[in-house]
Amino acid sequence: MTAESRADHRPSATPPLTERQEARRRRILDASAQLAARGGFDAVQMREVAEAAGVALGTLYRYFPSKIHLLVATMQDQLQHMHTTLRKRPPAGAVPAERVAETLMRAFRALQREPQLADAMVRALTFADRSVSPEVDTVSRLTTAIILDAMGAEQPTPEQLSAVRVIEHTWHSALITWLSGRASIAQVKIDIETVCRLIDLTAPRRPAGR
Amino acid sequence: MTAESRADHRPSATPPLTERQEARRRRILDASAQLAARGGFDAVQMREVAEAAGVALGTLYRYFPSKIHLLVATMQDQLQHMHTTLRKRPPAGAVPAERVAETLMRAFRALQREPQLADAMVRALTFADRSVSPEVDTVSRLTTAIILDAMGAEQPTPEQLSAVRVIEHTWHSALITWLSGRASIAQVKIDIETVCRLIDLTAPRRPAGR
DNA sequence: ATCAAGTCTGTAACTTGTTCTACATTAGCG
DNA sequence: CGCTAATGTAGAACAAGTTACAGACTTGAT
Repeated sequence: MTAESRADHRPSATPPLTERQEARRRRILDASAQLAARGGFDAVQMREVAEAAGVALGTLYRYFPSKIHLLVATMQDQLQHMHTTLRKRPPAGAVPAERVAETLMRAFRALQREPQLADAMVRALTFADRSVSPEVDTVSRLTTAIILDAMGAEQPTPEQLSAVRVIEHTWHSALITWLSGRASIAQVKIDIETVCRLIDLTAPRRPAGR
Repeated sequence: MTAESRADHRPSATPPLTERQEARRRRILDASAQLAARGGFDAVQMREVAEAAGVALGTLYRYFPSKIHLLVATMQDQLQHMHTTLRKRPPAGAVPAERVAETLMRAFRALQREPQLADAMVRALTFADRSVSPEVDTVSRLTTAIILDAMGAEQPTPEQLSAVRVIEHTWHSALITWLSGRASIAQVKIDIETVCRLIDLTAPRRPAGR
């Protein structure tokens, strides 16, 4: 299988870390996720993360130059998980639009299990300013890869890529409205299904319903 | 009928303000917009807003219980402007989808003139947590009203309302990617046009088929 | 094994959002 | 008019993100 064509997600120009450094990084990310899962964005306090990870505050800041960087990296980490999980059990729908909607709903259910963690990650993602662009972009590319996987589009047209971008927009924004209690789970579902109709609209050839 | 009528954008249970209070509120909102226009989200510092508005810090917090509340209120204010401006020169497109896209692009161009102000308002909007839900909801209703106006849909179907919600999602999220420098103006335009195609899909009378 | 350069640690300081307190002013009402 | 509660003012105090720094520890090359 060509299962690793788009699978290289790590930032490219990172000098290799020693084993202990890799371990520190992991402890930090785990501590971050754990604190986030408990109390959301506000509960991820840099001093607490440092202490929980057994690392000095200055070190934490050397690894992640801001709280936002840390949480975006945490999201990267979680997305990685999700992506491999999804690859193991691909969506079953007959039509691309269905498969994408199913995939996103599966991801959504995963987030519902840890709503506080979702809160921390999504808020960080949308609050990120230019200094975090590369990292946010990595998250975005991961999300795109997941959606394209679900579509089964090897060679997406520019039109399809636009549709995917719009789907991502909707996905993020719908999550936010859900997290802030302004939309129900049912409404998020409807929004996702609605936007996925765009995929039919942009299929390379005629939609050819079956 | 209660004070909560469809076009009433002000929070309902607000005791009437005296003239001096109305003036203070206005000075605060103006100061906020001015500081935001200069340096974006970070430049809106509560002490500075208070000083610029000629008001004590405690008073500022009595009027707006947090920086996020303040910036969301600022957005409400600006949207109000935009709405009345748009009503004066309605979009000219022949088809609802075109008119909505035109309207959003007009709003987008307005934001481009004050990108820093846009940054402050949009970041506040998406960062807002549950405590700001009512205010964010007001902004959302205003946006919905603007889009429905452009569609010319007096009696929108539930399907159309879903489409409008998805358009709003795309609008907010596309703005964020633009503000953080991850998408070009051209790309935002494409995304808006792409999502507006959903309106055709959900028009009450459909084209042939299915 | 040794040395230089780079990393970590612990801790204090600084910034800005937010809260608190003590006092002054204002608004509404008898 | 004169009182009382609400509102406003000035400024200190507190919280959490971020930065700074001196000293200890790895690490990698010689």
